[in-house]
Amino acid sequence: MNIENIREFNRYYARILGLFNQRAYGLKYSFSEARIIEEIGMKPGCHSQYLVDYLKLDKGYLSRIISKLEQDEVLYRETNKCDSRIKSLYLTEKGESIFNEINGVTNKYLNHLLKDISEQDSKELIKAMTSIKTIIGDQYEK
Amino acid sequence: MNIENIREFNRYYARILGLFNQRAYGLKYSFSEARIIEEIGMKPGCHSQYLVDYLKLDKGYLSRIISKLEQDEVLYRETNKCDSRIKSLYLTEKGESIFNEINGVTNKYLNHLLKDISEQDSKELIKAMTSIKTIIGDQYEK
DNA sequence: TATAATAGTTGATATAAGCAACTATTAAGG
DNA sequence: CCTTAATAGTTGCTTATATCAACTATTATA
Repeated sequence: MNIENIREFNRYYARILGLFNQRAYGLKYSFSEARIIEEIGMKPGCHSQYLVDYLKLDKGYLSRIISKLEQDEVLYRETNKCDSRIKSLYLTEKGESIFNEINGVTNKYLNHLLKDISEQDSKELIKAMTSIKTIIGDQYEK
Repeated sequence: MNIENIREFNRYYARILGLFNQRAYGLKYSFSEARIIEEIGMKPGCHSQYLVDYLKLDKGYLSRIISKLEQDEVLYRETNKCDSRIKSLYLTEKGESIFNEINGVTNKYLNHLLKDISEQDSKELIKAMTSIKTIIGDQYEK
């Protein structure tokens, strides 16, 4: 197993994602904010605790971001009926449109990045990505 | 071309790299500092401008980090003989050992991450990574 | 030689993040 | 039940990280 190859890939892909995020989130919201919006957009009704675990954010920090996004009317909270400690998170209409905007910018950049890639290669690319996901899987959770 | 697959991979791999960095750099130095140390370790004699371009850091911010690392005796600077504006960057012995330490921690985590992967799969993994690098290439520079 | 461009530094400031103490609520053990 | 422990989230305080713009020194260009 050649670890060095993997590390090189990590450095390489870290740069791609870095550039990616730089452009994708050249919007009104920071990287963490955008990740939160995306995550709630994809998992409506999720809880803060989930975001803390999944995005590895400090719960205090997250709490503040969520308050800010609530004030901005990007999202709203609904207190759980069975357990009033828990609040479910949802995007507002405005939040949805920001979510779409983020998706739009991201897709646009991806299209730009991949515009010269042949049909053949793009199939190969997705195959490779799927392969990595399958092999590494979810072990990294631990 | 299914952009959504790629975006999913990006989210997936962003998490892996995030966790990765979190652990890898649970050392004395921050993520940016570690990236700088790594980069100088791999490209001894490189210039600040290169790091600014390559790592997309603010030149003022970078300047401060470099000063700090110089004070810590992690690196040293050599003024270019032909153009005294330019300073070449090198790791000191201490810097080298930190570089090795970063590599060590990173490798250790990678080994942990991949410990249950078969010989077959690890070959597949590296093939997939190589494939991605080849297909996407260096276009993202632009 | 005057002017523009480049490399890097510095000061001031904003943003992001982390820690620990706190409230409110729910779960669990005797 | 009732006390104690655990959980979800909030808040105050502090530090780390990053950005911007003005600045010096040096080199390239017209």
